Amino acid sequence: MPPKRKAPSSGYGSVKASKDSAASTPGPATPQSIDSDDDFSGEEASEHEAENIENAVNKFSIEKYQARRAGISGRDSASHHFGNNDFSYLALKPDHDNRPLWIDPQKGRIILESFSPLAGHAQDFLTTVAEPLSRPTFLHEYSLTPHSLYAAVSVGLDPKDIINVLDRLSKIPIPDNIREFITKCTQSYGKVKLVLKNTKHFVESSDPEMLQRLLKDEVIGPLRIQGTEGITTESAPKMGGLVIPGTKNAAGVQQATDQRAGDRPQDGENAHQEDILRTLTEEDDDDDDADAVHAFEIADTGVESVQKRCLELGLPVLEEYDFRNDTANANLEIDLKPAAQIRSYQEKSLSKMFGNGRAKSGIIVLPCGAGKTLVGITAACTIKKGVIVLCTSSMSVVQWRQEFLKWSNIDPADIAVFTSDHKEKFTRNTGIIVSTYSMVTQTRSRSYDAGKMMEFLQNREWGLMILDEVHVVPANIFRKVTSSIKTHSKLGLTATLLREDDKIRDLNFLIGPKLYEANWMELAEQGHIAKVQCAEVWCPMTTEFYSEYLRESSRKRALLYIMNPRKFQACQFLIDYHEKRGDKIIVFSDNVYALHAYAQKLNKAFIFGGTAQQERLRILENFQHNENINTLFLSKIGDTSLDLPEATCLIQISSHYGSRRQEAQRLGRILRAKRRNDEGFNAFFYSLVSKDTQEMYYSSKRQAFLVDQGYAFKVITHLQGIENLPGLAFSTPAERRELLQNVMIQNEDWDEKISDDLFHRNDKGGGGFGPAKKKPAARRTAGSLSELAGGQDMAYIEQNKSKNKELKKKKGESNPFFKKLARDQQKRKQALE
DNA sequence: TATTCGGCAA
DNA sequence: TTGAGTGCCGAATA
Repeated sequence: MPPKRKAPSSGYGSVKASKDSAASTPGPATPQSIDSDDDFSGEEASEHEAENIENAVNKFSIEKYQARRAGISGRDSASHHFGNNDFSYLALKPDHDNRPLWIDPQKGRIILESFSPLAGHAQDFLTTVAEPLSRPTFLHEYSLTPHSLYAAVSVGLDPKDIINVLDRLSKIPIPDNIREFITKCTQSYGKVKLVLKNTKHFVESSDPEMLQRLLKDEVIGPLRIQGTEGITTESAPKMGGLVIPGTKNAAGVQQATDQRAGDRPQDGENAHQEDILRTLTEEDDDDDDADAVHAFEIADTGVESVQKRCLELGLPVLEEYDFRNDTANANLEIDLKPAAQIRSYQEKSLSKMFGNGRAKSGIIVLPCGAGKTLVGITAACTIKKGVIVLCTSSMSVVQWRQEFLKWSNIDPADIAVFTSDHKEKFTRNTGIIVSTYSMVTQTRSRSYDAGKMMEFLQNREWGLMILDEVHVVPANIFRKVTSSIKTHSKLGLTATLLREDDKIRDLNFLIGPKLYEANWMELAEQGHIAKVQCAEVWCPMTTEFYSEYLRESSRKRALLYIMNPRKFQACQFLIDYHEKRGDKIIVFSDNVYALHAYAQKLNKAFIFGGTAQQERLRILENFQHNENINTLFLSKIGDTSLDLPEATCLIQISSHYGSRRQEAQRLGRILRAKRRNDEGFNAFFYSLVSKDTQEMYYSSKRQAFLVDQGYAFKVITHLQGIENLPGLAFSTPAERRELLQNVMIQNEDWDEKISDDLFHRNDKGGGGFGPAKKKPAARRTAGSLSELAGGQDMAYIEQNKSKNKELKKKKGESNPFFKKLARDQQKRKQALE
């Protein structure tokens, strides 16, 4: 029996820490308080004044929803739809067959029958007002949360619209408590907006009383600019005329909604469906109803305080940028190239951002390979003001610049790069800067140029800030970024709005609400991303390995299940199989030792952290173009910003515990693949798991996200024909024993305290560290590590002789890997003293 | 002058 | 919970 497949509901405890939430939350499986006493409405807001910000934030916690999700994935994929969710007691509307939704009154969950003719439209609607929990093939599950409703309001929906549409789509009458929940949650959201006009910050609302109340507030009141007594009033902006470039007829939102109407099912419509559709397509029309908006000005320095305070008051502010009326900032000459046609889902996400003719700050979630960059670029082309792009690595900085040049007609002189080795500015009065998070948040000493550059960045005003890979950056970094650089709007981009810790919820108020999240399966169906066959391969442990496994402590256990000979064989077999089919294969291993051992034994190229920059490029290029190099082994380095060539098969031999994000990110590496095969799949994703070990548990956890996205994991317990593979490694007991021995030695040595003389030897640089110290170590280093330096070039001897010579020359000298090892060991040694 | 290395921080 | 990997700075190298 594998370990029980149940994910822990971690992270829930911290929510409980908020007394408010704890009081109103009956149990861990309950979503954010349908029956809660929390009240965000204006009248009661003052009672919340005593709460600190943490408490306020907790109210909008996404955590509980995650805990709940974890609970769901603990069971098999179907039973929960029926077990606790048996709705047969609910009164059905007479025409329920035509309606695609179920509503669970207890939990605020919505279940969508994805086979209904109205499913497409219902899905559009649900992704706007609710959080998708899981979207397997037939039944999609969504959850109404304060956050999702907040996001819905921010794209211009009105509570009564939400209830109306929901009612029309639902098989059962909307339960009263749900109705109430929606009303309560939406009442106060979106009432207050933070708007920049001509470089001045305004707190804006269509409700003058609301503003009066804020002005009386002890924190916000004093932040108002002196001499601007009173509230200014003007007519609300009209949507008309805004054009998002790149859309089919350069259509704006108005037309986007028209198009949606055009999407109607061609046949099988009845009057009833027509009715529902009308409501759906009209939903956006109401948002600019208000004739007038009122505003008062606040100091630039007060922005963050106001945001914080409003959040405490239960009135999260929406940030909007009225860029069309911004005359203070120079216009940037940028347009999409005529060839750049954006796809429907990209257009959809952008229409959420520019829904009311202004630029709303928020996050757009698209899988890798679905064109996140183009969304960012199109947003920049719409706003046409100064843009600052922040990425996680200097590699992607370069890529962003290239993409800008590829898709838009921007003058290369107007787009500059700011990294440690490149500090340019644009020469004209506005432009685009691409940089890294670490570059702009650096607190330690700066180089002179970098300091100058930062001054430049901080002393001007930006129209748009694009935050790439928003999920990997900790909240405090964002805080630094947003407080030091003035920008009118922020667009966060990510593939997976998901972390194992609780940091993700911070993004919702530091950047903005989630504006759009794509459905992976849908994109795959439409051919925008690859269709992937996912499989989990169960490899039994050999008896020798398993008995060691049972004896060892956790760290050594990991190495044992990774180095399991049966797993190795499975890996070998799969590589062989897919190479014969003409696939390009990437093998991921988090463990560097295993990475090296596998690659070495199979004689394949590999890249890890210690691989020199040039070496990496050379290997990648060979992998891409050399048809003799079809398999590449990668360490964790491949997860982030290594610009990987297209691959069609991915094998995972070891991974970082239960990280769902890593799993999703790795899958994303093959989503670009377009080649089709007979079975209808473009790509393959294998996870190799040693049976009856911890790995089983982690693996199921890791898959949770992908399963929710609708991926089906096939379990393979036996690979057909593996016994007959010529040259199968570790097929004799003797070989396996030797492997086990090596692993055990390896393990001991890794943990061992290092004697001083190691470093003296190492300093001489004679072929890596300590070739001749303790006996077990000597055996290991002589056998494997010395070959490590040479292992990389083996594959390329034919390919490029001069390069190879270069390598050979280096071989005897210090290798980054050894240096790193020595450094680490020295650290450990010092720690012990 | 441009590139590479070591150290550091998160 | 640890580790592998990151980017930046300043100094050294050729």
